[in-house]
Amino acid sequence: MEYVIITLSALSDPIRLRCVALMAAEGELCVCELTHALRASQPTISKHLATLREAGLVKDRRHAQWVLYSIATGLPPWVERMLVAAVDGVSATPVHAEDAERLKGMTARPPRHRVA
Amino acid sequence: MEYVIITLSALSDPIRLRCVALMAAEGELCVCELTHALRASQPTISKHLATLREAGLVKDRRHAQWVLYSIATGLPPWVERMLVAAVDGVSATPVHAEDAERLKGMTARPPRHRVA
DNA sequence: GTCGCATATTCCTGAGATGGAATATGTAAT
DNA sequence: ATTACATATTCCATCTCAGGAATATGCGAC
Repeated sequence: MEYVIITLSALSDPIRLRCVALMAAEGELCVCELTHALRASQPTISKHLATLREAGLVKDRRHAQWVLYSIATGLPPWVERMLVAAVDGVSATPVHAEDAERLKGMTARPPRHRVA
Repeated sequence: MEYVIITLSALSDPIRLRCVALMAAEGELCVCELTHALRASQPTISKHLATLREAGLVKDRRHAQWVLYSIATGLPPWVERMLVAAVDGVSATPVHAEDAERLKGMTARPPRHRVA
């Protein structure tokens, strides 16, 4: 039961949900990209990503000075379905479109090795 | 966006989620049944049901002195999928089994007209 | 080593949510 | 009208969570 609540709570925040939606759309993203796309402060993004990581919804890997976050794999089926449903809900909103737009327009995005 | 957060937040509480899971399993339930099944106070259940109603996740109808709550119909597809996924997550937990057990063992459950 | 950039963490404060107790409202029966 | 039961609401104390500022840590370039 607690695990279900933790999962739901992790998704019940605008910043976290917008991050998840962007990752679902774009794959791996680093903190500075999310900071830029959402127009939020770096500590705010970092803390919210930590919450998502502790909930098991995202994973991270270091690449040079960056930390790339992406949606976790191997989630329980019901978590997977819940996450996709939430992303579907967000993807239709103007806020998400603006986030994606700002991300696209971002210069100096970190290099990426397509490792996995 | 706000609507998505409201939906998620409404489901991110143990009491509310347990109520939703019971309704999903049993259909219409009145406040006193939920109070009994969850072993929570009447005002607590009532307030949480109000939250679910305001989020549009449940509907209510009066029947004599009781108010019967059930899961709303005609929800947006992604809300429907999210709700089902959350219920799936909860249904597997011991807490839900105990709630259902207490509900089954409850005497003097209100009469029900199968109206809709 | 030092500098610069990216990220994480701590501390603090303020806003919002939750539960309990008491109270109000609504319905049915007599 | 009064009683009894079911439900809703208000008030209040508590507690958690989110953001800002400052600081710490990690990594690469030099």
